[in-house]
Amino acid sequence: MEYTVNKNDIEIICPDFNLDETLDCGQAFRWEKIDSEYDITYKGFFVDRFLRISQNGEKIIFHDTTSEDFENVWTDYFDLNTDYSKIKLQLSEDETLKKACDFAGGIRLLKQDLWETLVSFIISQNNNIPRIKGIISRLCEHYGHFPTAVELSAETPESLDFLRAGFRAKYIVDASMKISSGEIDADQLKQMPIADAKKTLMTIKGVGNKVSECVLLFGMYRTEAFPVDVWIKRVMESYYPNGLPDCTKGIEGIAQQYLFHYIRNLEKN
DNA sequence: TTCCAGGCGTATC
DNA sequence: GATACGCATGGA
Repeated sequence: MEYTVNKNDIEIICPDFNLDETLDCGQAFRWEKIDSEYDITYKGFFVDRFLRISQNGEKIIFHDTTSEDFENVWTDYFDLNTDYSKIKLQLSEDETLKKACDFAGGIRLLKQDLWETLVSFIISQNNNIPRIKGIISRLCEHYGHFPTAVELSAETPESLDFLRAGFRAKYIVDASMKISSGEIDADQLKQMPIADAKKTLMTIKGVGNKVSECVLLFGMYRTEAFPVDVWIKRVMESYYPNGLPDCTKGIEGIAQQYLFHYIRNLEKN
């Protein structure tokens, strides 16, 4: 990805990137929209690395960032070396997916941290997005950063009462125990065939079919993973009773992102 | 007040 | 293996 340095900022031109659609579409829960002189600005983190990022039209501005951080961290996190025009062209062979891509063509799949994704999507179950954000916000505020598995393994469901996460607190504790003890190794997980990785993830209490697919997709960049939540279930029943079209092969998860955003807005209006 | 939210564990058949 | 139900919390 070509970029230009402008004082302390890094700038790119990227037509397939919209900050609202990417950072506020329910794949990540720790980005916050803030006021600015730009069209759109967010602040947030990848692990413990802070970023303020803005958009003016097709220009994306990474504030107070070095070339080194841009190349080593943010290029990967925002998946900037993947051609989303090409992906959308492929998906647009299907009529419904074409509508979804046209509706929100600025969605990108974020390459997020595995541990944070695991905890975030455990919290997401039977929950709504504003409340998920609230719980994760309280979690990070309490520790001053997103807590590690070791830090959380010292907690109990009761000591996590301040989160108001309800029945999910015991699941968070179980996940932190299994990861911090090494019973489940994040690096090994990434090397496994997808079915084995999924099976391993599902040994964690509170991690079932849907949450494990989310961890595979958002935390391990397994683009063939296909999380089915209540919204995607409606999509499948309405548009794909016989299964996904062939054009989604290998990138089912990216198709899922466009469809998720599309159906939610369709039913809102 | 009742229903629902990026589901899962458990009981029961 | 499939189906039914409870679960914490808070916004609509």
